[in-house]
Amino acid sequence: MKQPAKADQRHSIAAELIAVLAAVTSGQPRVMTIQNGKALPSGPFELGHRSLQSGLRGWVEHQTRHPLGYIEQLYTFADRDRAGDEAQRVISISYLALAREEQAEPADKATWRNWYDYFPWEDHRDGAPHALPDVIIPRLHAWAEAAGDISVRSDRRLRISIAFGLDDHAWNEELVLQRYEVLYEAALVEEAHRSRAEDAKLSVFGPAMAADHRRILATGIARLRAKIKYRPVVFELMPPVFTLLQLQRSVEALAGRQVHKPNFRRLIEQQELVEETGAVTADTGGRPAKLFRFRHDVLAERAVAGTKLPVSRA
Amino acid sequence: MKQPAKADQRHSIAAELIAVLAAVTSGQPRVMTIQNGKALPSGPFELGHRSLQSGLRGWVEHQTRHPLGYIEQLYTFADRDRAGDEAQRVISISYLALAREEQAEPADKATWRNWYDYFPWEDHRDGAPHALPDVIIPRLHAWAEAAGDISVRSDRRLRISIAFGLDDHAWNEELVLQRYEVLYEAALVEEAHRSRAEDAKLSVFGPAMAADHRRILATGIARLRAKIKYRPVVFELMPPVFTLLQLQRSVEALAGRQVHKPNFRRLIEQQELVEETGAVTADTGGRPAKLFRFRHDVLAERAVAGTKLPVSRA
DNA sequence: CATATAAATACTCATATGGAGTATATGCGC
DNA sequence: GCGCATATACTCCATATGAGTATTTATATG
Repeated sequence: MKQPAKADQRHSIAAELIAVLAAVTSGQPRVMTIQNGKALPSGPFELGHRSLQSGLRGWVEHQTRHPLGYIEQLYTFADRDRAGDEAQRVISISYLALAREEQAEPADKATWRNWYDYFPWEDHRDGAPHALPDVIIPRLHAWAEAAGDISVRSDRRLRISIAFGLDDHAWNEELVLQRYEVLYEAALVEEAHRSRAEDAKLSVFGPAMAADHRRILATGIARLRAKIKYRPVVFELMPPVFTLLQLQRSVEALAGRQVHKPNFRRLIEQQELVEETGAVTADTGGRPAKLFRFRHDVLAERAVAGTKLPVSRA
Repeated sequence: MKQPAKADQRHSIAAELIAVLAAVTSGQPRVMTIQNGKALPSGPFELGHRSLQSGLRGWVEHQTRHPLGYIEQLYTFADRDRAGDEAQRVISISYLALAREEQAEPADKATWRNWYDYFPWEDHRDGAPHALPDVIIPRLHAWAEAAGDISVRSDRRLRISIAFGLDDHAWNEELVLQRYEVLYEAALVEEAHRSRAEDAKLSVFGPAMAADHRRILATGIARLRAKIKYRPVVFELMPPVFTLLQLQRSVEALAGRQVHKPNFRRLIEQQELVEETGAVTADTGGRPAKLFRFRHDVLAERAVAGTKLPVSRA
């Protein structure tokens, strides 16, 4: 290993760090953006950085003035068509970061956005959006049937069925990336610049982002939706104390679907992840709710050994 | 994003591709190594490569003369202490690759190794190895108690308990990396060169590998052990036709623990992942077993929608 | 002050799932 | 013919999970 490569093979590779920084405020999932919502925070990895993570921290905190909490790696890629300059290869290393949204003024154009602005078809908390059966699915089917080859047609049909939960397939909230990719291939999102102007302008497909940032965001959402089910990561997004309903609303915001309240509480309590503070809050209207905090000692253990949050699959 | 960085900040970054190439033969899990078992196949990412994956394919197939099947990314890192040369930063991108072991002669020093050679404490197929209670755990506890600070001590004790399934914790075969990291911190593996010669020479801690290759191998094993439970990836390691017991033995080889035969068969069959070929084999001794093959049509679907293999957790 | 309302909290119930044990069938070698 | 090793089939039970319903406790409002 580590063949000593010639310097001229190596020296013009650059590395870029990109963050999907997520938070939840007042029951809505947010993502930190710059450039007026058109891009995710990012910056080059430089020689001065201690590690990839610290480099990411530096860039994001500089661009957004918002501290990062939990960080995990998403994916690294270096597809040739990403680089405008052919002599220069760019390796992009993307991360998922979680934070408690703060009131502090973000820097220049950095703003929190509801992530369903970019993926309107992903929010099923009040049932499937009408745009799915009315617009999205019909256009996808039109794309599938437009294929000349029969096997391509049936392949497209199957992918649509799985990704969007048609026929005998259930809606799977984790398939965020697969859905985006189908829409991209069908040239229904603006980033696929083969898309027809009429399609891409439709608000049901959401606004485009720079380069492949929306794809990276989809990857981050998918990862987070998968992870909340078996790792106690919601905690990173919650304030120090909270009610069980607030916790449930956060999970629902991330998962994009409702959960059964009694079952949710049962699971939370039997896992002993939280403890009562003794205080209650009346801010919610209705019967005042007990306030809870996370049991950080258990967190250390569950962070590695696993936990369960109910996001129903039927 | 994409701040135009000065060229002098970017140009001396190199990227290295590393593979954990796994296979299963005659009921044993293998990993492809080079340099006489001291290193994983790897090589620099170059301008000529179409993508990271194709660069990896090129290097590994050149070094080992073995084709790669399934590939997935593991992790990307760029810790400063990895680079010997301070002026040059190396980004390492590691992958997990799966293949059917072939009889073809591997190139020069490329050889398949049983991966439990490197992690003797990970093979629990015939119960926990004696070295665990006899040698490893006592030394870990000695390390824990050697800490001056009381909170460090209890922190170490807890980590040992979780990672190695002591006290009321169950053995969790997925914690391969956590176990290696504890052993590393306790300076019981040779890679932690603070280790005392007597410790590192003990065969119970396995042979060292170059740089952090053994850590990367641990990451790959952990990922594979986690993944076989919910994605149909064992298939990538099996020959075209096989008996259910052979399939079970493969899963057990990877997971490092035995599974309940009747339950295993029940799950395999009700998932409709395999179909009978009609043929039987008498090679196994005892009653001849039916031969099966995978249903590739279902694979496409389950690859994304999920599947279940029973690797007990108690 | 009664009443509607919103939320918290507490049960019940049917079914799915997963772990474990046991029994029977079939071919081979001696 | 008999033991042996494996394949194959079935039963049993504890727990997890999804879904439904009822009750309590506060605030807001007329």
